[in-house]
Amino acid sequence: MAEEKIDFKSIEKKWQKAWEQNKIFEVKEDAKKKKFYVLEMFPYPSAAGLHIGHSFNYTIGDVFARFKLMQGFNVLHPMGFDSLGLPAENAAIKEKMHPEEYTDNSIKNFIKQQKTLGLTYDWDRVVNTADPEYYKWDQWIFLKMFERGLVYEKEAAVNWCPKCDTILANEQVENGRCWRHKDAEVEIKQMKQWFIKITDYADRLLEGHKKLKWPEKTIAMQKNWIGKSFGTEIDFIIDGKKWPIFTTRPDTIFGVTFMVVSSQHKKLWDLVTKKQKPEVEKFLKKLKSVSEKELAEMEKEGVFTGSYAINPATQEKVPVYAGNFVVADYGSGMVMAVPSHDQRDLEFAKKYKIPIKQVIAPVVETKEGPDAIRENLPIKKRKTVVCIVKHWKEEKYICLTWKKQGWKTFVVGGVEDNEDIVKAGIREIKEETGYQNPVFIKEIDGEFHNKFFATHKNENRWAVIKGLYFELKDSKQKEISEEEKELSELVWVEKNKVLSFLHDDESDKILWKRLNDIDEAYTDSGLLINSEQFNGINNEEAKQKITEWLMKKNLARKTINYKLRDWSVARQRYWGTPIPLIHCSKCGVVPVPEKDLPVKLPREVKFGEGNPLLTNKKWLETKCPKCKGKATREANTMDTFVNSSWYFLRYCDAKNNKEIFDKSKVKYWMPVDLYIGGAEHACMHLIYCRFYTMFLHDIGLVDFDEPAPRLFHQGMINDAKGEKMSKSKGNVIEPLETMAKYGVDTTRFFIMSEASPDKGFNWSDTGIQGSLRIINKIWNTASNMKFGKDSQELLVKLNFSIKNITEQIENLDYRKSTIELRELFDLISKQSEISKESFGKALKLLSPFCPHITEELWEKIGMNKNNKNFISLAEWPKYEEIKQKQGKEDLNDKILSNTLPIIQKISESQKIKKIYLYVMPFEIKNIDRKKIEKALGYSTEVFAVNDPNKKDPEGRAKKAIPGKPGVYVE
RNA sequence: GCGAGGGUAGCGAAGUGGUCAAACGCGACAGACUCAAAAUCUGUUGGCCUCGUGCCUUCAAAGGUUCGAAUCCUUUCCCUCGCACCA
Repeated sequence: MAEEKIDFKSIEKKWQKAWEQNKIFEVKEDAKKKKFYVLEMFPYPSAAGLHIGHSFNYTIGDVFARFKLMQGFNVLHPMGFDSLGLPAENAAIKEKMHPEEYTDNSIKNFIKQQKTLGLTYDWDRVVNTADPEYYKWDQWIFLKMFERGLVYEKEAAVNWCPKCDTILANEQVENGRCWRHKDAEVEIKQMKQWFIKITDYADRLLEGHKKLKWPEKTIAMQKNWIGKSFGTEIDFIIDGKKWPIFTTRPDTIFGVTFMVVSSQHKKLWDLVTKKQKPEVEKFLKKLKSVSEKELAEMEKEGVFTGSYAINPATQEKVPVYAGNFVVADYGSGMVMAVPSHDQRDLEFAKKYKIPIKQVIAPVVETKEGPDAIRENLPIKKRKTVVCIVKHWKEEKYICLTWKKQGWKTFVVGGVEDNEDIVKAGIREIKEETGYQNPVFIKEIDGEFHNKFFATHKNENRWAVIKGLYFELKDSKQKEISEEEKELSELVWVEKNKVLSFLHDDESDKILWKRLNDIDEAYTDSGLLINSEQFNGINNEEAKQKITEWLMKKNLARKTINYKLRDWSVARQRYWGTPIPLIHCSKCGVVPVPEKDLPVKLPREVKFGEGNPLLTNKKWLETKCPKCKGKATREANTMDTFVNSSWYFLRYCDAKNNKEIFDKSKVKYWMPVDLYIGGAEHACMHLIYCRFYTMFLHDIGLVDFDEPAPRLFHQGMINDAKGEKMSKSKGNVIEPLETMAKYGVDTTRFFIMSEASPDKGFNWSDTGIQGSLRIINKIWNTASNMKFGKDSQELLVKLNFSIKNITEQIENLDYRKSTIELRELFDLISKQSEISKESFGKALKLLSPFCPHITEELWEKIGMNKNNKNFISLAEWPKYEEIKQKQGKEDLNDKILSNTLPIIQKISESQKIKKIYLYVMPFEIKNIDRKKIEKALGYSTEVFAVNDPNKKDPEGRAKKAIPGKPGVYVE
């Protein structure tokens, strides 16, 4: 066989040029054709050029776009550049260039590199956010929001990144650090700032999730970020003034023993008494010196303000503390603290020796087994003691194993009416253990309930448990009664094994933890105690009832709170969209009139002296659009996420210089049918762009409110050792180098075959050589193939491959497609001849993955002459529904050839000839009784092994087990 | 702590009740070609042997359901990713 080396480079160039010249990827709206919009998140262009993540991202989209193109869709597959933003500005400063030049150069370089990848982009629609023709519309949308009251300015604690030299949105702070500078700790600054009221859309952002075919994780992250919680706002009176307090646990109101106000609360000083002022000041000073990061890791701390709040439920006075763990702008910035049922409150209470009051008693209800509560029987309440008994010398405790029930508990028993619980405890210890000298040490805090069916007494029991702690004085022990012996067995358990011994007895476990000072607030459900008229009610029910009770007294309201904050959009930097507002000393804040848009960035500014825009006086000074008097421009620019919040709409009509876009064009192309990008944007871009779309829907510009119903996250590509690629580690794989060495198609095939695209993978040099192997094989097969007839085997395989690959690409299961392609071409390589048609189909299946070499081979086998019939535009093969035997031996043949085990054979001299076939249930449908009867001359009966629907004559099926079908001949 | 996803042969990774000792790739081994190597091709790659439509042991661990479990249930262990003082 002749072998030919593939000249990837010239093949790539040849076809990329042909595609471009014939404009086969440039699209227009066409009402007759179904559209498909494939979009990859656009890059921010850096001088470094493409990295492997880009090529992974783009290839995933490109395979899909090519697939849809071949399926006859009108495919929109655009590309653009998110070129405004801090990184570009910083990089430009570093290179001593103007950001504009830096960006232009980067974009040129990017496009050049992207073009070598053979992607199906419509280069006629490129969007560049740094182009005033683009950001003009950022400003336009901003003004629309401003008109509708969605933009406002307020003094607030904002996140300041010292490395970015600007403030950040909440979304851009990760763990107290800047999302771009993992080494920069974000500072909290009080500043007057511009916000967009994204919180108005919180509910719709949540609601919209139902329409999205997005990774569940991403939706979960967004839900978590928006953080909707239902609760009650309860008015506490402090100093005669009403303070509304948000809580999700109104059921615990009787357990409130103190209040904590955020140390950053605006009205903090209203609460601080003269006497406490120095203390509070000291505390705040201490907090000031720590960054947000440290704050997050700090212990809960606080200081008494001197004020007391009146609990509206009990009229009790409780102290108000200022604390570092309360968020100022969530709820009302103050919390009611219930130390017995909230972990943070408990820690705080312990630290400052504040009383702890239990208001919810855990209830353990047996729901399964013989001890489960019987619904139809009444329930009998009974006081019960649980006694923890310590060894007279060692660190060991008495536990019991209940013989019938399998329970593992401490000593437990009922308390008679009017009986003292300590006496009852001592009695039970003596009865159940025989030890004669238990010494009562103390009662354990808390009340617990157990509900179960007492089989020995035949009644439902409701045990109200008190815990007592005893120590044995000595080892004196009497024989216990036979009756007790049968019930339970005594076990001495070492201190550190008690918890695991008790495995599923919640109340005993809690008692044990309390005894050993393991601080754990009880946050689960239970019954109310110490709560006056609400005692005995289940706490979930009590949430409702207590809220209603307080509402009647006009002391509470049902409310909803969100974690989502308004979007802080202003940046004190140059390279962003200027905020189109003007400050006039007479008229206040005045929007720039629409006709004056865009407000262009001035070219002449000085960098490195705070906000560069403030250095261009000529630009700053302007006239007030209202009174024509002297005024100044707003010098803040917009967050770069503004630019990317609607770019996908601009692609639909990228060159429109009259309006933001032609509505009808957007109507045709949108929404994005498949959006591909990294998961790191889950709570940033992917929330903002949904919000923007909803807003544009509300002002009547678009008729949908979700921009991208289907989203896909590509995974990370790491180096061969599984480590993140980074320049400093020197383990970066340059996609362009790899493509130059192995060919674009080989690289595409490799990165699509290495793992499921959403999982990412570790780079492997031997892996890409493997891909080269199969590409070479395909090439050589094509070069040497004799065209003629197809074998049956090949037709079957090809048909299945069409079915599988079509489904797999649709599901972005590219890895499986590459496997299917390997199998298919492997089989083709073994054929002595094949029809041109079949080979062409196989090439088409390969084409989305390896567009260049398939185009070349397509031409080679004479399917494309003079670039009239590109494979890229050829029709995707169709699966033909045909009956398949799949080459496996028919079960019927097996029976006839007697290869099934014969279970039992009865003399054939008997008159009735009948065979019983025992087969696996799933095989029943494959049995052809007539065929068998005809061939053997027996009548037949078919049984599935252990088929519950058929009576087995003599239980013979059992003999057919294990697992094999059998034939029974009678 | 909470949320999501995982643990399968030397490695990567399919497989969610029966045709599973488990696709596919990488690696390894053997053979062919070659003076030799690379490339390529062919075969083997859980263990055992009487080499078979054979037996045994496997899909994190332990139990369970089932005629039958990598797949379903329970418990435990481990890993990865996200969120993390939201009252």
